[in-house]
Amino acid sequence: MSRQAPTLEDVAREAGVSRATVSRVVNGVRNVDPAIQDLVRRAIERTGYAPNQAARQLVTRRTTTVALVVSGAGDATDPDVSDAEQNAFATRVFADPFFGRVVGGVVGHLRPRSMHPVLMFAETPETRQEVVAYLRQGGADGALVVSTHPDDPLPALLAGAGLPAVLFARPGRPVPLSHVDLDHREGGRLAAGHLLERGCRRVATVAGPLAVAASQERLAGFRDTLARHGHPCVPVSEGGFTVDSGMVAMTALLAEHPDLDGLFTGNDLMAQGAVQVLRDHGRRVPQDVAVVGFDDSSIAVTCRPRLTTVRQPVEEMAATMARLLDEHILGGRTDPTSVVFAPELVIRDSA
Amino acid sequence: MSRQAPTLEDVAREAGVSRATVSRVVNGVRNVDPAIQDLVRRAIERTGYAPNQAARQLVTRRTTTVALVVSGAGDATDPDVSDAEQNAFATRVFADPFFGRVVGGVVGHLRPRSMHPVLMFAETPETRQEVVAYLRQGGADGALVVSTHPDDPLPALLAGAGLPAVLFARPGRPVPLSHVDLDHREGGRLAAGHLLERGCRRVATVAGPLAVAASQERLAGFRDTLARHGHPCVPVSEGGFTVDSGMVAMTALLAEHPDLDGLFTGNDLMAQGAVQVLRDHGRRVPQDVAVVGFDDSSIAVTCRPRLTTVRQPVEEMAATMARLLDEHILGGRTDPTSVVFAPELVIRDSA
DNA sequence: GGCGCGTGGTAGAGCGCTCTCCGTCGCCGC
DNA sequence: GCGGCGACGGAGAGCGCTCTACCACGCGCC
Repeated sequence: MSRQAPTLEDVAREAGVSRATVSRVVNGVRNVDPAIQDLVRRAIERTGYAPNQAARQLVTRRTTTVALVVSGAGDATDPDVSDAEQNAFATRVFADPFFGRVVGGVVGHLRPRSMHPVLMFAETPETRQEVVAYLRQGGADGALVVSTHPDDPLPALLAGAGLPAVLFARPGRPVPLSHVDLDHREGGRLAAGHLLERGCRRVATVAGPLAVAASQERLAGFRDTLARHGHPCVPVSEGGFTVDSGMVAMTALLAEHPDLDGLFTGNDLMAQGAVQVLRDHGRRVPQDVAVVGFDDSSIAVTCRPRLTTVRQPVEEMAATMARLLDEHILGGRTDPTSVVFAPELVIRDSA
Repeated sequence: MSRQAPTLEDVAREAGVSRATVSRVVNGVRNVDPAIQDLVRRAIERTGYAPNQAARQLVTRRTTTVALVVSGAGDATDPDVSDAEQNAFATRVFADPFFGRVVGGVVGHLRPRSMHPVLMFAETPETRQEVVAYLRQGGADGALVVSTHPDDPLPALLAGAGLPAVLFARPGRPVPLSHVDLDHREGGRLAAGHLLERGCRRVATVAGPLAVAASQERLAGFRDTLARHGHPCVPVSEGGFTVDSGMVAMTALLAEHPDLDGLFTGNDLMAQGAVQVLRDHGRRVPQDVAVVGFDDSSIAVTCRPRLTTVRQPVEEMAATMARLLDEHILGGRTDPTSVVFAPELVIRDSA
């Protein structure tokens, strides 16, 4: 910007009215004579005026942004690791298409309201403090938090500071914040039901990290239905939601139960890993082993065979999360709510 | 926030000094008596003071954010499509691990400077205007732009408005903005060299969208080296940087050249698709057909066989992009610069 | 014809911070 | 012992906006 940006004052002078009148026109409110209205509008056009956000924020005490924070539970204070680590954390997080969907859903809600997400990553005590500080300083009106770990201390920090925040998934320890979630247990049931219906009799599962509530729920639902149909014991191997971990877990599972004919995995990434291992061991999917994933992420349709999976409506959930935050910020809603979504079985080629 | 947030004034009163002194301490500058310094610091502690960003921005004319915008070239003004479309755009964009790496690199530079990226998507004229407006209003100090299309009009818009911006990749039409880029041609050469060295004699390529300069360069480099070694003609099939498009392109290629023994793809995603098609047609990789991808994205190591690929140091490039923007904002650098990175061949199992 | 009232506009007080002066004080040199 | 200088702290003027008064009309009414 070469010359000084035009201010409300300049426009007012140009239009021959007062600052307040211009402000009214800009904010599209109340009784302003139509003739004056477009007199002003023309002046705005001519001067190329753009309202200064900082000034507006200062008086309205509202920004046009919310923080979208992905947080882990790290407590390493090692300053050496931190930078490269943090950097890698962001990269790693977005390696799962899941987060892209969250962003998509959030933006879907925010954009029509002319709001924008500020991306933040918090996996060390310092970065967590940064998030809190940022909000307290009025950098954003509230936070949308996606935790990658059940022991994430951030939600409690936020709640303690009285900052508006909404979580994706129920927090590990109860915290007075709204959140959206999926009925994971039902998802597990759906997977089990489908495998059983297909005629699988020796099923196993590569579960997500069991410390994560969602993983446990999925597993519980899976076991639940299986038990109900005469399969009290289910081999379980724990993975870490990544392709690699899925491979490791599958390898272990296969070593102990070479005859399995049905598999449920905690997410699609691990399903992909499992399928690879299965193939490497000469098993055909779905003929020899049927595989059901979880999430219905983009890779479910791009990998081969295309994954039968339990769909999680992530975009919709994320949009709802943004909506809840909005309601909190606008003051309409004061006490924590939770919205739980229903999973859906998507049948493709792997089972 | 229940009660009114404490202001500089409150802290000053608490500490028994003037507002200015507190400000100095907060901003950690100049000659303030150490005794007074921690008198103030204690008062800050006691009151729980957090500086108001809006007020600070108003006077310094600097925010603590930059816009990170992913932009397409859409010109559809159809209001119906727009919302869901835009939403999907975001999701789609992040389905490629590439963008996650960009985010990681950007955050890596920004965070140590206590700055944050505001995520924006622009693929319609309106959303592009929103980006420009946002910056003109002082919502962010500058923009980091990643275009998905060579005809993206955003860079020109930004440059025209005199807004600080740095691009990832050279723009389709010349625009007076700094950018970072890769020596794509050299990347293509690297791939060709490796395939040749392996003994491949009938090589083909699944190129990225040829409208994209990077794709053309990669192809040119690839052809270049091949021609130099007695292979003047190379079968080319054009893809769209997605797994699916890679499959389609590979299928076409295979139909016309069933005897090919070497393949270079425009990115790793397409390589993955190609490998699947190759396998479906009974070709072993790398024994029957050697495949070289591009990017070295996270999927290169998670798929099977692990991909031999041309590495693009995306994180580093993104960090540099952020650094250049910083320099422009701070005023140190006024004329457009470009920083070009060198690709690197990463040999794994697919070739 | 004066009163009240609704309409459409202006004036001006901040919002919380930074930063440029400017005043004060202690200390050194001649 | 006095002038001057450096180190430090305070006063106060904005930054550009919103929003609450408040005022000037013209109208219908009794």
